[in-house]
Amino acid sequence: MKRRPTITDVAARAGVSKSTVSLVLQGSPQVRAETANLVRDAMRELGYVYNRAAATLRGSSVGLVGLVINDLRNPFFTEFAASLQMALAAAGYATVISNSDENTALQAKLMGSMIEHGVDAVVICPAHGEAGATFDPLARAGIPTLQVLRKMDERTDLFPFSSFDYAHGSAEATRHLIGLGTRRIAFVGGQDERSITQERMAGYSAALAEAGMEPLRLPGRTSRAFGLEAARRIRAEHPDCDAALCFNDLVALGMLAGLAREGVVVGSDMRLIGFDDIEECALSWPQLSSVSCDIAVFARDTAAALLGWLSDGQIPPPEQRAAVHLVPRASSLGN
Amino acid sequence: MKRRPTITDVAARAGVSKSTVSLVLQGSPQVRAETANLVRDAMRELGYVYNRAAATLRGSSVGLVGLVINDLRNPFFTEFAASLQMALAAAGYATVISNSDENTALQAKLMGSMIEHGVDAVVICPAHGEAGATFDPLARAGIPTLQVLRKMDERTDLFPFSSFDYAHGSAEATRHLIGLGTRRIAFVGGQDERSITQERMAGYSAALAEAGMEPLRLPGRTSRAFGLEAARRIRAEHPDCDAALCFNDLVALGMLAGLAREGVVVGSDMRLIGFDDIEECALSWPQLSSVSCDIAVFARDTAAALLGWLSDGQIPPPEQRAAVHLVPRASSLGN
DNA sequence: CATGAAAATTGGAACGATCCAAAAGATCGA
DNA sequence: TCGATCTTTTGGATCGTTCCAATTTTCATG
Repeated sequence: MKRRPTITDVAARAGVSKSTVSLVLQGSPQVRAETANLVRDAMRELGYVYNRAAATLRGSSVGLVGLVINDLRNPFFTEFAASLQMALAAAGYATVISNSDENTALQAKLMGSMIEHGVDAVVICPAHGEAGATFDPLARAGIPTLQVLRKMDERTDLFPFSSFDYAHGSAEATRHLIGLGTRRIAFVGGQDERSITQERMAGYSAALAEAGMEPLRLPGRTSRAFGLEAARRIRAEHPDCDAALCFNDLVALGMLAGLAREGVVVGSDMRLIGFDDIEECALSWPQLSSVSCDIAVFARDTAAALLGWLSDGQIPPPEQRAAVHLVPRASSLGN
Repeated sequence: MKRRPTITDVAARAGVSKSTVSLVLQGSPQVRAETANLVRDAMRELGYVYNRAAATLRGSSVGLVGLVINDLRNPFFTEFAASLQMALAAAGYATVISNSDENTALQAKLMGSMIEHGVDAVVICPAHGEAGATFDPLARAGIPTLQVLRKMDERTDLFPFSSFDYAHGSAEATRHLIGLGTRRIAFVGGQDERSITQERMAGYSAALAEAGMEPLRLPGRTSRAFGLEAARRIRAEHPDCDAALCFNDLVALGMLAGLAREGVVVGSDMRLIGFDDIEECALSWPQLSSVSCDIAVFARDTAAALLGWLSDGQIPPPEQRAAVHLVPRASSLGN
């Protein structure tokens, strides 16, 4: 196996200097088109592969963006990751996707590895818990970092935060349920100490208060399995409950399955609304009402903000909220 | 913002030479423990960050593994990606995850970017179609590459292939349905020209032939949406069909929802089996029978094979098959 | 044809680690 | 105390690019 060709080899072959080759590589307009073609031909003939490590060492960027997600198995995040990766790839950046699995120690380790690799920027939906070990090294290295969907570090001048306007969404959903004549609305799933839960609860509580209704809370994980379990518990412990707003679609879909097991007709006996509006909502039976957060658009906006930061030094505002809206379907409206 | 400290700075601070610092960095046993601690203290005090680009340039490995998946939105692949990433992270490798979205041109571009970044190895579940543009550069660069779950390049001496023993799994599932007294079993979803479909079809066809039964084929996409559609079509066009083996769980879950819409009782009127046994199978209503492919274990085995290749030059066998087994649940057994 | 300005090209010093060969120190038996 | 041997430490060349300053080429104009 022979050595990979370098720009020096290309230069020799094309009969120019390596500086010229470098210029061509960067698409500089100051090299004559004719010469540039000569160089490009030489590259093709030699099977030249650009060596980013060398370029990086000399001082240019790595072309790598780190993405750290707290739960990559959640389709909502998967969609975010996939869309973000596509948008960044279009701008020539590769994406290192990592799953912290809600483990702050692992998250800090992953972040260390990313910084070593010299990522140009980081997008992080942080694990819940101690965040210093993750964010301090980023601050020290001065790496542009965006917190998305969850805020764990308050230095939003360093780490701008962007998310959805969850409080409005949950208020809208709750009012929708109240308008349908429900009497007792539960909020199911999500841990109370987490910021997303708090935001979603806030809108729910506010809407209930407007109507003079009492909240009913079933905290828990944010998985399908918990939804299944919650369906059983809510029937056993709160027989008067006739509607549920779920932390997310996974919980709602779990409840949907659980309520079917219990013989409950979703849409009339019990009205159900999820959060996120993942693709499956329109495909379930009955179809699941959900507060739609257009994650693909959000991902593209995130990519745009990041690219603006990287290319023009345009620091995004400390906090941004994307609009959400309720998509009513059979699970709340009935058939 | 001041310059990041380098090993030279660390060396100065610790009062040793930069060679010694480098040795410490690599955990060499030939540096005295006392000296090593001195160096480590200096690193801590200066907030030293290892510069992989420089190391890579000089000739060592990048510590990066590329993962290219044809459909990252499929939970089966997500689980694979997440598990693989965890296993590789434990061995000190970062993972660049990319989604080719079943687009060979994009896939080739992503691969080019990965090679530029100097990935030490690649794991790829290739998009269907022209594969040369993806694999040739890998062969040229001599990068250890594993094809998983799908084979698009026949040079298995260069690109070993590992997957599940799908044919056995679908035969077992089909025999199970036959044993339950079904008369007409459809195979739903998957494109006939793809290798995975062919393998899964092979076991199904063989088992049907044993029983002297006729196949019934509904090819199509491998999504929940197609399953939903397929349920409608199968009822309308093949009223005698009383069982379906689906290409994967997503199709089966889509059918489950679609059949529920049609008022069909799954488990008695129609028996249903999926493929992959994703988590949701045990959480759906009715619970979905499925051919279990333990993807987390498969991911760990893949990581182990790759690490063996990277560290000991141990090239994996050209083709490997992991065992699968049917997990019968209510959707085929009834209640 | 000479001239100056603009355009295109080039040489060579960085960048920050690794790793070899060689130097310096430590340890030990005689 | 003196080599011999083994353990630690060290200079310095090297990897493949970028980028600055300097040089050469091109070209329009007087």
